[in-house]
Amino acid sequence: MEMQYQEAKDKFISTWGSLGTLWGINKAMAQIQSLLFISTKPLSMEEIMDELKISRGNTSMNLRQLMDWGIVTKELIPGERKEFFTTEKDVQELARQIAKERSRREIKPVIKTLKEVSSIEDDGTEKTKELIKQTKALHDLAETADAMMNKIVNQEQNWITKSLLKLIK
Amino acid sequence: MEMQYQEAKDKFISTWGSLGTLWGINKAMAQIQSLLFISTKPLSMEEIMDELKISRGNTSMNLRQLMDWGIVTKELIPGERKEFFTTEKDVQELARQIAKERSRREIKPVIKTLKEVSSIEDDGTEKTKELIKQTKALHDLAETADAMMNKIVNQEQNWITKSLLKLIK
DNA sequence: ACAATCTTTCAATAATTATTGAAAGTTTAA
DNA sequence: TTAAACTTTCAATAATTATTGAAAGATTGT
Repeated sequence: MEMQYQEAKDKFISTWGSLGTLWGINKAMAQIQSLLFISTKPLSMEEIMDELKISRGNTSMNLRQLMDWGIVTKELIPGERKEFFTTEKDVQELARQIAKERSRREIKPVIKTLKEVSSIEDDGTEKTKELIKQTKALHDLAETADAMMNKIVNQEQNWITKSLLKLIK
Repeated sequence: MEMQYQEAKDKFISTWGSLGTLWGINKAMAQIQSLLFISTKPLSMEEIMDELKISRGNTSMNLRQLMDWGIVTKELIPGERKEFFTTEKDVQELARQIAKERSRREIKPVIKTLKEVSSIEDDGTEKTKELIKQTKALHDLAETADAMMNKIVNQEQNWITKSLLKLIK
């Protein structure tokens, strides 16, 4: 038996929500984004609280974070006092934005630390040599992976497909 | 003033450890792996507990998980009763293994759910059409990204550099 | 300026996740 | 077979992280 709308919607929100960890955000944040992502119109805080059964404070804080991440925007609807919210609807632009933020928030700082650690003075001992060698290898890997991600992600429309084709060819 | 060995080591372990979330494992797990990664020889449970100041139970459980992930292996040292542990020392192989596991554990199941959700019957309403359209777009993105990652990661030696060159060219 | 409507903040609390440590389990050597 | 040396398990506890809700803060219309 095939799923109906409500069941499919709930399943999507809970799955996508629990995937939050994969892109480094919390459950409520991910669920709010999911809800907006499949909504046909901008939603008010009231509607979001109501749909997801979360408190006003929680909704407010998580909407703010989503705006900080640059994937949700406030929409002003003429004649309405409330604020309404929408999320980026284009998946590629969404992925671009998420990748950019993760690089900035997490990967770049780690690369910096790896650089520092791998630059300590070589005192000639085996353990120091090993620390330098291994952190240098990680640094190079992280830097290359980060550069690659940024490169892929800053391409024009359809970058994923294009990139994949290049790799396969 | 430049860092000395011990300070650099501690900094590496704590940075790499806190980055655990990025690749979906917990702090202790990441720290154990870090410690092994820069060690010049296999370490016993005793030594790991001691270095990281964590309990025997914690060490045992996290070592098991690292072995499940395929990035730490048991080493039997002749004449020794204890078990010793080592981690994959090659960063590229390490990245390969981690990417493979994350795909299997997290990405593949999500792709499956997105497929199901995007396959519900179109009842003609706007909201159903939107749900189908958006989850289908996410499904395609996730599937392509996963395929790309696997492709990149299954290349031979120096895959990252090679892949990057292809993309930049 | 006032009051109605709406949003944000944040201390208290709840929920989740990680860690401990002691008991039970296993392996090895004699 | 026994006991020593070691590892695993898991219920209890600690630490961390998320959530609530009510008070304070904004904004808008009259």
